[in-house]
Amino acid sequence: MPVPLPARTESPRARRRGELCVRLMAAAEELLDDGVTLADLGVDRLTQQAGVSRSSFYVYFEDRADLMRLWFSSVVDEIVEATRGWWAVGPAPDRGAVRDALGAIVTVYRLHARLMAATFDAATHDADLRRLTDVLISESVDGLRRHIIRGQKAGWVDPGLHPESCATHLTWMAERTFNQLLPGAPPRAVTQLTETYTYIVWGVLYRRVD
Amino acid sequence: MPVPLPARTESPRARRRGELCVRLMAAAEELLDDGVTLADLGVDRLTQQAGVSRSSFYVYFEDRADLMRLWFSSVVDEIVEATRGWWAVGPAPDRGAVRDALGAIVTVYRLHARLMAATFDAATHDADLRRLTDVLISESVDGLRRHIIRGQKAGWVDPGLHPESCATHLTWMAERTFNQLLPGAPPRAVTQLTETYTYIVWGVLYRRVD
DNA sequence: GTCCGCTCGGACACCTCGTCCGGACGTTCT
DNA sequence: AGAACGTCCGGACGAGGTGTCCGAGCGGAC
Repeated sequence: MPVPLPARTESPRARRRGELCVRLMAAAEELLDDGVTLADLGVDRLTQQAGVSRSSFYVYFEDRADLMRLWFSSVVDEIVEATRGWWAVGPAPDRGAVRDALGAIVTVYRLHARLMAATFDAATHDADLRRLTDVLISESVDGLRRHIIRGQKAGWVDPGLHPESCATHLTWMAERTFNQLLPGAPPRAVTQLTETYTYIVWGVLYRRVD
Repeated sequence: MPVPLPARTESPRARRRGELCVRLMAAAEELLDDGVTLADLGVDRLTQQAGVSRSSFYVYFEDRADLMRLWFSSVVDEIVEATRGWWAVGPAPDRGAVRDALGAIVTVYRLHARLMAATFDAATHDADLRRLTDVLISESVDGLRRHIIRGQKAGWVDPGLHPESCATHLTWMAERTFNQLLPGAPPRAVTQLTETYTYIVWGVLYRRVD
């Protein structure tokens, strides 16, 4: 008697979809590194680069945006997880701790910088993809907002700043600078970005007024 | 004997091109206000909204990006001009003066918010348009960078911050928050944006360390 | 050996883009 | 008045990419 629910860990269909997602996005990254524009990155060229037929692509994905949605979903948790270190910056915030926390976010983001930038670009034209990027942004804003409010109640963040608005500004700044500056950036530039990011966040949120 | 250079103020051809640009971009703004996506804003629908035939469109413009380039070029000077007030914030910077200067930038930007956001989106796919947006960004970064250096030499800006990197971060923050938050924002939200923008810039650049 | 699932290439209709052309209209010059 | 000119329009066209569909081939499982 065979297993009633044969290997319910994952549908072979879904597994194959996942495998192809990895392969195709890796191919996309190669092409983007070679200077191919996202607009010129059609399904044809993409599948060709990955060594998969175009018809097979449409077996597993609705369209190019569907592929990017799947990839993005798997990465967004990674990013969100990396931001948790920031919220842990507790009472009596230390500048070194803040830099380490922000540096960890930058490091994680950098791993996917080129594809993240491409995803945010593609989100302009695909409503579903746009919803996913919005989730990442709003979760970041929300986490930072609560962090700010906690700090204000505890007295180590200026009570005069507007938590929601300030969190929004800092989040958009991070998103934009990451996507604009990180793809293909040399280590030196990454360090500089982290430093300035820290400088601004520190100056806006934690610096003692005295 | 007729005029050798008949009314050399402006070619009638170029004038007509300018008129159509205004009409078409106004039509584009209407459609975007009605919730039409930039991706769905084809030449067909655009010209139909403006009451111009599609064939006439191609007489005066290479493609949709060409239209947007012409419009953007005419508006970028306006924006750059508005930022000059910021650089004028002189020795012994006053918080009220900073808010007024940044508020002026927000006010000007707001006039074109929806179309500016659309232009930055379209710049993703059109290299020439991208170059134009990059000019706006890099001019802003450059102006701010020089402003920072001037302040550092005069002693009213922290010499410890990196002028280029910091200017880049603040500029991208402004671009992103403007394009994301200003389109269709009620006056209350605009005020809040200006306040937070001022709060951050003040805290990062001018606040006395004491 | 036969069935089943997967992959592939190719063909197809569809859409948008950018080009091109002939006809219609109004103005200007003779 | 009539001719010449510029402008606009609708329509037709090919090119290129998208998403769908089908039949052929191939390997593993029964």
